[in-house]
Amino acid sequence: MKREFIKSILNGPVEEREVRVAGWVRTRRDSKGGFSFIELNDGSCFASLQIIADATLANYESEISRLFPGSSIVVTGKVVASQGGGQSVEVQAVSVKVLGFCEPTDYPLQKQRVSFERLREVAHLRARTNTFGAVTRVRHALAMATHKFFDDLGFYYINTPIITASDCEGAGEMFQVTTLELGKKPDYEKDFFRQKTGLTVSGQLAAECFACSLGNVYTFGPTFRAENSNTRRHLAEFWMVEPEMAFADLADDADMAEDYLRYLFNYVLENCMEDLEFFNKRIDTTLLASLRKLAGSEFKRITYTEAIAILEQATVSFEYPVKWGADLQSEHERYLTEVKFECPVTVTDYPKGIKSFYMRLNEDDKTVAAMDVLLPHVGEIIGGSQREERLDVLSARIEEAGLSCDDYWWYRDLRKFGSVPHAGFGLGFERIVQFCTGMQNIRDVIAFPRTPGNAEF
RNA sequence: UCCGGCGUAGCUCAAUGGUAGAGUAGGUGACUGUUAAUCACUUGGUUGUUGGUUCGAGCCCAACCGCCGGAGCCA
Repeated sequence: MKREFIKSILNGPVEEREVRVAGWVRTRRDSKGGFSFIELNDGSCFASLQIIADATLANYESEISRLFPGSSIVVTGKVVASQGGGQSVEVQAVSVKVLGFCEPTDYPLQKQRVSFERLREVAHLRARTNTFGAVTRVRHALAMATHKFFDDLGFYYINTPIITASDCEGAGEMFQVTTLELGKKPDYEKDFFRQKTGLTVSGQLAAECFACSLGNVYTFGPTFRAENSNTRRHLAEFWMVEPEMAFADLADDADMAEDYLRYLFNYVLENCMEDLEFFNKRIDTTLLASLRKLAGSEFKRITYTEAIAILEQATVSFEYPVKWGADLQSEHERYLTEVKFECPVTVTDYPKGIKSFYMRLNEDDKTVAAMDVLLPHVGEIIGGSQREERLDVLSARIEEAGLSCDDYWWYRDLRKFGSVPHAGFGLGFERIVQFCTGMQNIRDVIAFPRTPGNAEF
């Protein structure tokens, strides 16, 4: 008999039929009435399936009575209507085959709550918990939604290099990739790639090459930052979604960013309700309400200059001074999204001095066509811009930034040969998973988090 | 990296400078279509590490290690 997912049994009709299921025991409750209740979870959905294991089963005393949380079993039996109140169907076992026992004295997971901090120390097992199962399913849904959204709009999914010699300036410190011996003065001529290389901090420059040929493209891959950031919003290895559109300006970019975010919120509401209800109950009681609100609402869009004016008029006092030319601080972003507008805010046209060289210089010669999408409680979820398509302006900006035009020869070639206006953005995937689950710490929305001092597992 | 907090039983947490406690998990027994099952009894400790103050340190001091929160950097 073919194994069936618990999800299909729980969602299927209540009718007597033979099934075969396999999974891991969540709990076992014995009844001296002559049977045991086994909660079985196979990851196919949030809920577990109740198995009724009768004491008349041949291995009841020898094996079933030794089934503790974490044990793996295969059950064949009959789907029947449940006599109990907690579930509509259950499986009356005909046989329970034990694949692997799990000793409770050694097993780090408990039936009771285990802290997320503790679970990070046993990250190889934490996927077996309710929370991480739910996070994993929502994360998967968001990834699928991303591909579906861009595919529907005619974007091509491209894969840009992980190892690269180009430092996407302003993005952060790079991890070095080398085969040279440690401790010696490096001679990069003798290194594997005959030049200094590192792990990518952004696929943007490569994506631009393809956008300037195929029109609309996006990357969705791992990104690495060797910053010593210790916050609940940063990882050294994270996943980034980076769309890039030809023949598009900043307004097109901001429109697409908002459409994409709304699409994601609607997608998880339509596909992950069981998991979202768990998060709403146990992690963040405002989650469902805010997802529903955002899924249908317009975002507020203001320029940086307008944002500064609003902040200057604010009655609250800020730790950092509000001054045109200085970057917005976390407290300023929070004021805009959580106090002033109480919704996502897209801020555009930042001063050129605080943004990267590749962002298109505006007519005022003081600002660039940049945008950040700010979410309440999460902060910056998206950073993007219209790219500078004028070769002379780009070259001047590279020099201004203290960089070498030679190093960016191929990037500048895009402007030399058939240059077109184009724009794009980067979205931190874990941050959107955080937002859609209500999880406080970004380390708990990725399988095996990499942070300063931590790369176990 | 900076600021602040925390580190005690397998886990979650208590404990005026004066005998180390509870819940939960585990064990034994009772009871039961249970569902965080319930009830009784019970096992379980180098109080993060090192040094210091004190008659006496889980508690006070110092350094270090680890974790958490905030800030910075960013997505």
